[in-house]
Amino acid sequence: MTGSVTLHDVARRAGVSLATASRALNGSANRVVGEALRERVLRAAAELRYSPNAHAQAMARRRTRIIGLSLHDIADPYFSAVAAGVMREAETHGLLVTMASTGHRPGAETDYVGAFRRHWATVVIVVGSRTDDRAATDRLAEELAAFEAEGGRAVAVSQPRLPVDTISIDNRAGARDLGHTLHDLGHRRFAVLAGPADLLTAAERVDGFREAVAHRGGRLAPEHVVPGPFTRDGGYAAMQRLLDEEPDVSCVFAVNDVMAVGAMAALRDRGVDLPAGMAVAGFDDIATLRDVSPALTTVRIPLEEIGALAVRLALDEGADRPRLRRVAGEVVVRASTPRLPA
Amino acid sequence: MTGSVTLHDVARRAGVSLATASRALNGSANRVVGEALRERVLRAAAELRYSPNAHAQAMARRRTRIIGLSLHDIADPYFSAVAAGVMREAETHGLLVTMASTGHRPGAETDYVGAFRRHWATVVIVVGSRTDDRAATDRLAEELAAFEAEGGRAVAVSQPRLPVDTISIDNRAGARDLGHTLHDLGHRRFAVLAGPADLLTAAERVDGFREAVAHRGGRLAPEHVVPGPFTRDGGYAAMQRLLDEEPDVSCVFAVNDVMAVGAMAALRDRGVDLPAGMAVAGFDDIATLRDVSPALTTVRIPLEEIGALAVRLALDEGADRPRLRRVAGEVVVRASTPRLPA
DNA sequence: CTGAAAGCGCTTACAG
DNA sequence: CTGAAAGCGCTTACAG
Repeated sequence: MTGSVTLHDVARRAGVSLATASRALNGSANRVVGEALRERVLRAAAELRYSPNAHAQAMARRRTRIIGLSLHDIADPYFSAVAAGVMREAETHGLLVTMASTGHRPGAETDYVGAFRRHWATVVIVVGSRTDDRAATDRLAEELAAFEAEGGRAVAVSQPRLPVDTISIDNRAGARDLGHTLHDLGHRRFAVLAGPADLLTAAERVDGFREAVAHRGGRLAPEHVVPGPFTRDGGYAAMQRLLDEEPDVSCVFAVNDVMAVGAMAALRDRGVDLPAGMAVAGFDDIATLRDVSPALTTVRIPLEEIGALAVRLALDEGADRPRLRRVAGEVVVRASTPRLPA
Repeated sequence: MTGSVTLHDVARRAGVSLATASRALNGSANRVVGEALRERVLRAAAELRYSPNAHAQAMARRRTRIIGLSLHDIADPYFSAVAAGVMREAETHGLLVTMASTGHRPGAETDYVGAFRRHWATVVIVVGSRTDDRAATDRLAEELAAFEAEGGRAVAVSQPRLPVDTISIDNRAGARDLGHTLHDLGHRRFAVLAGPADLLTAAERVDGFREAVAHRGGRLAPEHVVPGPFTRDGGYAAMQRLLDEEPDVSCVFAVNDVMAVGAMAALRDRGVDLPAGMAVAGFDDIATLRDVSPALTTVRIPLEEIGALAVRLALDEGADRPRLRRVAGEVVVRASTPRLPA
């Protein structure tokens, strides 16, 4: 960068010292600057289009107003909803959000937390399912601990496996409730599009659903639990593979909405009538997908609110950390899972 | 922040000077550090979990590796797609992205560019339609100019009204092409859900569509051009108001996909059969909405690619700036606009 | 190859 | 109320 106007320039133009210029510009806590000088400084700053150097301020103040946010993929509406909540809340506190997408690359979260740490972010928020890779989780935990040891505040939106404040979505209970609801609608023969095998979020949803089916005496054959990517195309492909087996099921649970929509597309492409030919349910209640038809039965997660809560939690000087906040999902029945005629 | 390990600590532990420690850690261009010392420094840094202070580096180097990204709403899939492209390309260049949402607040873009400027961002990208507020545009232009005068590089994704490199989506031509296509499908009586009156992007799409209809001798009555917010709910409400007038039209063009989906919901809620009862077309080709049914006819914009291009443009040391890159949309005909029986 | 020292642009005790 | 000066944690000519 070249040619930027410094506080020095402002002070000189106003005919005051650096200290006075600094105080006039951001009214330092205990100091008051005489009205006349203050005016002169402000005018000089305006005339020069002075903009303070945030790094110099960070150095002198030993802290910043930056939130570091790590997530898996901003184009995924799940993450963009959480990010929107984070950004909304950040703005009300005058904080700037630096965001990094892992693209599901292992180790990326740790790298990014390191980057946020180097930037003296005041808060770091890590959102996304943990995996079954213990070593990776340990490394991330270590980096977060180092960040907090330096005075930063970290919050995870994930399973509670990190040594920081955590917002944990109750995937298991949500999926269980959904399973019970589908049973109540008359369904007994289920299949599950299970998502990636190593993702804890996917595993929890499958487990919860399986529990409900078992508890009510329904049927969920192991070969009808089909793994695959956590994406629209993953849902599409998993549904295709499932259909190839001509399964005797009346209802498919895709472990997130994006996959459920892919599954619906696959069903249609195979000529299955929806919702009569197959009931489909998802998870998350993605806003952008609320108008698919038939409207998708799902488990609503308050994603934006979770993002905002993460910021509030980080900024709240509570004792007894790390704290755990559990967020429950709520089953929303829509047209995609009609009652099964008895 | 407290207790952070500094380069000083590393140097002391390794028994070398600050200069040597610095050189060992990031192999300064022209200097080479002896292998033995280098080893000692790296080991000391690892043992202490040293993480360089990015602000101190920024101060000393007089630049950062930060991209400032301003957009209207990250939860809107249009913007999250662009953001994903920006972040993907940023990562390949080792750049971090700081993002700010304007929430459509007037003046917010200017404020955020100011913030990015204070942070010595190396690149600033402003994405979103300009409005008809000349004064606001002028202030933003001024702030961007100041940013570039200090050595930063700015890129706008918007109408070419800013004195910086610009990626401009050809809304008018896209809407015109869409109008012609719909005419070719047999439609003659149109309505438009026009979006916000002050948004240039909305206005351009309306204008392009109107041109096509006029050119082909179709009908688009002024009272059938209904304004409203650029959102799903905006589309829903606008469609309701349109239906209240019992318009004699066979095809509705919503100026973006999100609105189009809202419009489809409104039509369904009023008992209109889709697509037979009303053809609906949108604009953008939002990925998350590709599975609505009937599948939406739209104008595809390569949003992610535009985000990536913005970064490349900023990093490219081209002459003759500001440069203008026009991006064309491509009409994609799907089931929501069936051919009208003659 | 290695080090002492200046400098990046601010803030903030410490004096006056 | 105002100012001179130290300090934040790095990098990088400049010497050696």
